[in-house]
Amino acid sequence: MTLKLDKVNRGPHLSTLVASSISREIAQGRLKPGDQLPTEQALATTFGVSRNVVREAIARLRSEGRIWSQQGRGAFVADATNATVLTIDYETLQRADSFRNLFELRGMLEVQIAALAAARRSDADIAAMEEALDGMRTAPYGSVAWLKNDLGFHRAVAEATQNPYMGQFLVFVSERVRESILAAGNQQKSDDMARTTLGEHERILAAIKAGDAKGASAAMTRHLAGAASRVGLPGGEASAKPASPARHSRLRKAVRGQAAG
Amino acid sequence: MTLKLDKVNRGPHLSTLVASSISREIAQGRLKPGDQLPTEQALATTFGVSRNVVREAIARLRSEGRIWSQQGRGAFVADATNATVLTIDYETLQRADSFRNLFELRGMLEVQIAALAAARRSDADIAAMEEALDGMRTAPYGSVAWLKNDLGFHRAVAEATQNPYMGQFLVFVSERVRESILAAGNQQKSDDMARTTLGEHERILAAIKAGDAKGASAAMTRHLAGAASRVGLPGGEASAKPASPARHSRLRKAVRGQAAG
DNA sequence: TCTTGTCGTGTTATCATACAACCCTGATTG
DNA sequence: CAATCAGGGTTGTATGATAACACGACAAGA
Repeated sequence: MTLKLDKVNRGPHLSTLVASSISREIAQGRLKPGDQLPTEQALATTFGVSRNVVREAIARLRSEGRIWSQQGRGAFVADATNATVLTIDYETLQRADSFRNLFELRGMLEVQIAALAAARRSDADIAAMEEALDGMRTAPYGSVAWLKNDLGFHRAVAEATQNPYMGQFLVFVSERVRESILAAGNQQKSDDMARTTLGEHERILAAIKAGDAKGASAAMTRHLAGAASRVGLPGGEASAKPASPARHSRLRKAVRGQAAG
Repeated sequence: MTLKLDKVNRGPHLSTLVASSISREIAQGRLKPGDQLPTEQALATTFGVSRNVVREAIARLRSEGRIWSQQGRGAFVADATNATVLTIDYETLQRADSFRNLFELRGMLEVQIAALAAARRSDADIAAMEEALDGMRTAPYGSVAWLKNDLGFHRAVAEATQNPYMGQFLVFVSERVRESILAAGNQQKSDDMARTTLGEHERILAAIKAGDAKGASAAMTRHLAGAASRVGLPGGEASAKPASPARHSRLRKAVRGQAAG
């Protein structure tokens, strides 16, 4: 088996390059689950690095659950389902369709979370949301402080579900969405957007405060539709239930604007 | 002389122990974002291991986005939002409330995914679901083959959304739920459960096949309620919209049964 | 023939040391 | 005062050695 392993070009860390190279071999199917990797020594020579670097790369892949190794035997490719971490590599983040898909996933989470939050929120949760909203009011639209408080609001909503995983997942997805927006580059802001966005948040908060689950998810749906249009996505589809079965209608190039919250 | 055994508990890999030890320091706030870690040499001596092991641990934490390092300066704790991977450590998985919360998150995803799948499924998606269902029919309830096809069915539904992240997230959460069930240990099966579960799946498939988004999510809700009761959880709350604002009603001990699909 | 024990080889796990690349600081020097 | 340079400290990488473990080969014994 001659794995197509190129010599690594100098970059941030050699171990990172080696790890992603092996990872690519696995992702592209040249290394299937159960296969044994070349020995550390062999990998070291083929990559042109020291065995130490190879070991750091393998330690990383092992922590991700992609491979497992045993002393005296070797390293083997693990089953895909054994992945103990959920990761989205930076390369795919830069594709326009992955942005759209991430945004859709985020919307799905947010709408449901809003409904749960309305049913379970405590007074402390309400206070956290109001604090974040205040922070957004004083910060200029699109600034770091604004984005921070925006994320903080949504996190507070997620934490109001009393289910810690909700916040964990939502923040993770939201951060990927934000990175994806940054990767797309260009942005355009206006004071109008700030007012609109703030109003959307206020309606969400009001519904949650009132314990109105249905209203909260509706307000969140509106907010996400607005956010989608502000970043150049067709709004309706970002909601949980698409009106039309627009099959395979992905790959829109338009990703404009920065503040997507 | 084996005096090193006192410094670190023997485990799978020293680097793993060091990594989780540092990770715990960060999680418990003794190391805050921006703080500088001790030097590799210092960590090596305090842990009683070689610098090489420390480097493997740091390589792992760096890949997870928990810390960042620069040559000539040192290693620093990164912001929590910079985490590039989503991970749920095994310890918290074993707690009963985390199981309940994970199940709720999974339910939220499944119900929405079913609706999307009904709107977007292709013929190939339908074929994949039917194949998985066939596999469940021939395998004994709760067996490895049964669980594999069960997961395969839900994965097929997720892939029918034409959004790869849906499947990625769902499989991740489902695997954690399964691990959590296994951690709880005891299980009880019956042919009755097999028939019931199969019927629930068939109704989901029928709704998706018909393009009935509302029916699909309803069928999935019923399925999840059934699965919840089969593993000893109160069924209704696992659905997306809890009937009552049962605040802080977590920490149920009853986690019985294995096949939760 | 079958079992069992031993040994040798290959591999990973760990250790130890050395050097290169780089950052930071402070003294030197123009 | 500013620029430069030397030095120490830290991470990044290379190299060699040793320990722990897996596995097959092979011979001795029943």
